[in-house]
Amino acid sequence: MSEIPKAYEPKAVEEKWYQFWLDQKCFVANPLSTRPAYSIVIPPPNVTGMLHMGHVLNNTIQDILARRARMDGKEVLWLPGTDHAGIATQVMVEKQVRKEEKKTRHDLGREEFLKRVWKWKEKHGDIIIQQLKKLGSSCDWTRERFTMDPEYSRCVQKVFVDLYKKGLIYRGKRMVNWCPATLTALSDEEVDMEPQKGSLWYFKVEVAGMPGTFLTIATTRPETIPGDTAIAVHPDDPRYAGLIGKQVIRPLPPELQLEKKLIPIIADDHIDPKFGTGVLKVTPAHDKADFEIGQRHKLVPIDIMNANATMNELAGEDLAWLDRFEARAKASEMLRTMSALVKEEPYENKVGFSQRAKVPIEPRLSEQWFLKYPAVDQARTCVAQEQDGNPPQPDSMRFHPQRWAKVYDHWMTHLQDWCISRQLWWGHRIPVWYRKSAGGSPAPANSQARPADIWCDVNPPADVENWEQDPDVLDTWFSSWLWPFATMGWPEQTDTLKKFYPTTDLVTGPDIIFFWVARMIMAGYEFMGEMPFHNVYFTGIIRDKQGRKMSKTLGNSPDPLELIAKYGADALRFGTMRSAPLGQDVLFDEKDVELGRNFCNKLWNACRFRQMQGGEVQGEIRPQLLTSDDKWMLLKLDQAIRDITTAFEQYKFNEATSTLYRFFWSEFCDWYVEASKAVLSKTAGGTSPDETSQMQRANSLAVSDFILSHALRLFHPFLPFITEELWHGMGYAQDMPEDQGGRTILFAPWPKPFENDFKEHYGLDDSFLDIVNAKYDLVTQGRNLRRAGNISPGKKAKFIFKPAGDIAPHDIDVIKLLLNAESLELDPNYQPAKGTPTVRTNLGELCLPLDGLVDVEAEKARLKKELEKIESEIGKAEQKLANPSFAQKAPPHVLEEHKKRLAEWKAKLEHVMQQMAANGQ
RNA sequence: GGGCGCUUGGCGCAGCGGUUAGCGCGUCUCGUUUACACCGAGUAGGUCGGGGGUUCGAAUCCCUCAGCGCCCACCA
Repeated sequence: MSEIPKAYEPKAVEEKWYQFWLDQKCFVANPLSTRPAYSIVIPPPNVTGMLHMGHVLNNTIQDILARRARMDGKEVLWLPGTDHAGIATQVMVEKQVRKEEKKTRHDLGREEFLKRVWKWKEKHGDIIIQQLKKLGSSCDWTRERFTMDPEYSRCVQKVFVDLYKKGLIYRGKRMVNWCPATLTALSDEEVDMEPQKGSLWYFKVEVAGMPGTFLTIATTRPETIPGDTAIAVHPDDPRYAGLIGKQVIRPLPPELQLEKKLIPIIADDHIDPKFGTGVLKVTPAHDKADFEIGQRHKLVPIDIMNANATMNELAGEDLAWLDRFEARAKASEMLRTMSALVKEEPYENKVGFSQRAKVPIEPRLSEQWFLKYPAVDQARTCVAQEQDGNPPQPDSMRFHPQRWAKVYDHWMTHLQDWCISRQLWWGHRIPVWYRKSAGGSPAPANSQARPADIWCDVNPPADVENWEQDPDVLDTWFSSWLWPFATMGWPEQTDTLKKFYPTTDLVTGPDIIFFWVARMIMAGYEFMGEMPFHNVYFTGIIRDKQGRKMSKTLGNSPDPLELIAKYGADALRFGTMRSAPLGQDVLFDEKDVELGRNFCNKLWNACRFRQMQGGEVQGEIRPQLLTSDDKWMLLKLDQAIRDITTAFEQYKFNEATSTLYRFFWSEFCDWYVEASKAVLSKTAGGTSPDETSQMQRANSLAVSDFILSHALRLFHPFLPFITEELWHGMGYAQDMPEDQGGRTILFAPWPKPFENDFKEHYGLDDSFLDIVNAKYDLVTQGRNLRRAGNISPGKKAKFIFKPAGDIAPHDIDVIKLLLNAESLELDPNYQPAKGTPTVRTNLGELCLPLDGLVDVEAEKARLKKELEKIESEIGKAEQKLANPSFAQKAPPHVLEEHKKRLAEWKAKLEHVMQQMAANGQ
């Protein structure tokens, strides 16, 4: 690194190294490698999506895991790809077609429309991939997959056929969640319940044959009255006991003949007598619960709505063709007009909304394909085993944080069959054909069809001209749930599968635990006979400063690419990780990214400082020349390595970043680098240095190089770009063995905690922590004295030091330097003048004589305050030690610490008392 | 109706049985000293949501209350 700029400039560095890594094929996984495997499959982003903060969090974590594993000697596969995202993509393209050509997809026709979608995909599909690269993601891009790739589609079909033949997939006319906007069925998971303000209408119906006898019914949906096929009460409800079996006259539609309006009064346990009047109108075609009641009582549903949620002619001439909400108002009006309306009260209930289209879904009776989930027991128990502190089983899956296991388990025990067909065009076509009827017209594609008239296979029937393929496509998740193995070449037994399946970690958001994670686990067991991953890390959800979800409409979602341009990718990664505790939502604040940038700059400049000291990389450290600060620093590095290793084991990345931050900034830069200047200054500027000083200088630089080369490696998973730049710039790459990446830091060995031999060789015993801590205590307090004496930090000051014991010359030099002292006179017998600020530490007393400037009153006040604090602490400590139970039950080391602390406070007390006496206080 | 999470200095968070409760931002005061003003030195600011309990010892464990937020659930 010849001339280092003063500030780190990320842009060029990021582009340069990312290209370098790609050129060197650093991210390419070799399935034939003998190294232990480490693998992750990416949660495939929507192919037409744009990178948002959620992706940043998610993929940064995956990248950290992958990079750390690589350095740890693993053969790493991080498998990337994208998802075709059925509804989302189709809606997007439909919108575009409507805007640009004023046409609907039906105007274009299926084939032509799909061409447009593919075109859209070609144009926009690469954007998110490029954005992931900007983040630094070390995916094996040679293996990029798309859920609509031909091979992948083949897997999806094979799985469908397989499950069909096992009898787990069936077709049936059922109640489904129907989206009237996108005109397709949805799974339960695609529906969000949201509170809606509306009304509860009470209306009365007359009992047939009993003029003047009325029943009052409460409903939120009067427009569905024409679809009512019964009135239900609870069997034990005494109010209506005598009426069960009789009929009532349904008020709507009014134009029907009387006998067509008669519907029975039935009894069913589902009815809650306490709700409303205890009488329920049963609309089997438009309510899930009513449908089931209908089934139990063999009621024939009356479907009074069209697919787009307008009413049809069965709703009667007044309501037909009205939108459901208009019809609701109209129906209540009609009831009022015919004096059937008893009352209307405001009411709030929860209504299911289509997650994509944001409109209320309509429960609708329709012919759909359903899946009975496979391998449920295995999928459930492999995670459940980990609950409640049970010891980890070798063949079990861990959720991080664990609480999600409970959520998972609850869902797994209440599984409903999965509606997998969608009335869309963009997606995997259902591999089912129906035999055309004799006339060649479309077959009656319903569940009553004879088996011989249904062909389910990966390949179309031989006489395909006599068959018609099912028009529907599969739910997007029906392809994503195969992701971990379908991306690895399944159903062939590929080398990749053998080496990398099951994958090691999955990193994803808890919002898709049911959509994706649970289903992948079941698919893994069903088709691979094994779990798809060993660990699942659930990230938090990124929110804005006020805790709101990121959303386009709120405009509170920052563009990660802008942040990268402004602060650098490393800064974005570091800032995000530092503020994202395991499993907790993250309130995003740009300040965090700024912090990341500042940190990168600090790292940059610390290296720059080392570089300015000149000389080659110093490999050899001579134990006999190590100063107390050197040893302290090495011990701190060891501790940092240990802490980070633990943090990684627990997936606590925010702890890892905080540890690194503190280690590098506070311990290395603020203390060690500053202290090392005491050594370096002796030999700076060509001042006829003696040989010893030169050796000490070299040794100090060797320690710096040692620390920096370790620090860069520890930082690399978090800050890939800047660490690679510095790794090469500092020359540390040269010391490493040549590898596939041309000495890139990617494959530099991950630092390990020091061995005991190492510690002994360099004399690293923990007593140096105490020595240096005491020294720094002295410096800190000394800096405080400046304040007491009103001497600014830049001004040189004369200190006098009364050492408590032996002290190394080096330590004196450091103290002097860090105090910015003009002189530091050692005088064991010094008697400070009245009012001279002094402090006491374990190393001795430090005085700041202020000739002529002594402010006795100020010093008296300072001492008084000090005394109060000390006395309070001593009081607390003594009370504690005086407690016999404490002495008896507390562990010895705790006891020792308390005693030690008390002794220290007492020594301080004595010192303060002396000072006060000297001041005549 | 069930389940889960959160509540610690002005703000955002760590800490989850044992040092004088930490960190970042912000505040205030100084400051161009051998890297860094994207910086340095220092300062103020907290009885850890309320109450009760367990313990020699609780921010940390238990109970309870309150507030906020999520998820699940066929009360029309």
